[in-house]
Amino acid sequence: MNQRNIISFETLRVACKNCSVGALCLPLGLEPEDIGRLENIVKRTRPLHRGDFLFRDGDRFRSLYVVKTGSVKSYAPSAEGGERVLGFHLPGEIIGLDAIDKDAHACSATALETSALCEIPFPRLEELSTVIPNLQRQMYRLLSKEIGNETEMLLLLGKKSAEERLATFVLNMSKRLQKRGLSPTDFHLSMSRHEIGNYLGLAVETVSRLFTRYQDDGLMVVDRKHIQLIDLDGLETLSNGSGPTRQQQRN
Amino acid sequence: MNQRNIISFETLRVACKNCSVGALCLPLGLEPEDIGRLENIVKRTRPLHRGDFLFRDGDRFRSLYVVKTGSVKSYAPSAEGGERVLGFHLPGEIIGLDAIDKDAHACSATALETSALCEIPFPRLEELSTVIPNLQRQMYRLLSKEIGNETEMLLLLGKKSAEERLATFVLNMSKRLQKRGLSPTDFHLSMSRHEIGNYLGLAVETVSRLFTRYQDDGLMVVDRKHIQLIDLDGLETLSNGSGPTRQQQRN
DNA sequence: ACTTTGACTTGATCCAGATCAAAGCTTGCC
DNA sequence: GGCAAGCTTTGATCTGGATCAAGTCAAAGT
Repeated sequence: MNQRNIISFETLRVACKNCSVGALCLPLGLEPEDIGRLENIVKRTRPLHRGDFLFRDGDRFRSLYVVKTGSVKSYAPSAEGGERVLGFHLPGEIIGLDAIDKDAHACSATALETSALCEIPFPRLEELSTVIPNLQRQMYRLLSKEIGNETEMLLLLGKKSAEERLATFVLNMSKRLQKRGLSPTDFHLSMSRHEIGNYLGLAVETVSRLFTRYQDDGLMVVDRKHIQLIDLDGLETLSNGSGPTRQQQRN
Repeated sequence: MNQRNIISFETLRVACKNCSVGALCLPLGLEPEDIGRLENIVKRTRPLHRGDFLFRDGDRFRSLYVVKTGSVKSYAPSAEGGERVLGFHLPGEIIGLDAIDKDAHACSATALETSALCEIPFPRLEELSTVIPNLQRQMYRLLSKEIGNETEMLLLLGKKSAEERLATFVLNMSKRLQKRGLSPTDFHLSMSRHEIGNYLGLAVETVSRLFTRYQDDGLMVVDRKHIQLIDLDGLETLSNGSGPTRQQQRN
């Protein structure tokens, strides 16, 4: 009885510790005691539904957000109503790091499907990280990793062909899902072809044609948003531009 | 006499405080006393000459570097000997932030001209930033700003035309030089056309043709690596893609 | 069952910018 | 000075992927 009370108390209070994505998130590398301190400043947001905004371009920066379940897309609205997709965020990934410097969001973020998120008020996180060195270290790592990810994207947009881009994208999804304990070869894409194309700097039609081609070549089976990867090695080869079609850009 | 001694002592010990780029660099927002503590861990490297390496792809990550004078290019060497230019670094800019996460450099950095740099051993900086909250804050800002810069580049590579890219690049240089107290309209590019093209995802020939066109259109005067901007507004318009030639990408 | 709506696919055509080719310029070195 | 090696420019051609233009298909309402 006493035992049960303790358990239910723990279940209520301890969230990060039991969170399925904790190992990918902020708590990584923290002592249990420090995770407790972190939990005290983390808030749960009410679930977002498809299309709901997490924040908008120009909003004052207050908090970082972590996807708990579902997925989020961030994008820069352009003057003429167009948009430019900057990223897709899966469970465990942190959103808003780019806003720290300017104290305002430079992009918008909306849910791609029903999603749950954690909100971490940044001033409190900053404070906490001055007294928990491991948290500071983790923050540096996360910020640095984000830079690394963007550098990867620069590589992709700067010199990869359409074929390489989409293969890279699909593999990247596969790897990120795997880290979250999901199947790396059988998954659902929560974003539209249009959004994928926009993200990769390609036209929708090109994305569509490539999915068809990959399927014809036996690399994957595509059924609308459901993807089954058949030949991971083949995709890897494609994504590195060593395919037979590949011609080296002189640059 | 006593006075002179103090002065020369100060001159030796105090470096950041008198540094011409201090206001753009790590000391920004620190108390004089804390700047002193920062100076204690900063080392000066021997000057690098054109082509010298600051670090190479794969090197263990030990330090961040700040350009003091000159300029540095960072790039990702690709398997087949090609390279992909990731950035050009001017005085006051910090190099190596992307390596914190993996504890290894994922790109190489070489001097574009004779350059002086400051080396900041990261473990010591990390330590120091746990006891100087303002330093921690400045680190978060710098990392975040770097993310913002890369996002800008994603925008550029993902949806801008060649014309817009080069105009954006030239204006970006202009603004960065201005922040350093140099002329925003009359400057020297330390990198080759090839490197500019590679950085912007364009062929050398395209870069060359565009410079010629800009000059013909009276936007700037180009003499080899020496650039004089004539019509900043015109360039700004071009860089935003509102030019008459511009057609909206549907994405 | 029938329309509407929006996302996706497929085919035909077009074009910005890459690639190929060939000079001009600079710079450095013997 | 003169020659070689790189840069840079300029012209001609080619092509990957964008655009334009019809469909096709699935889910949701009527």
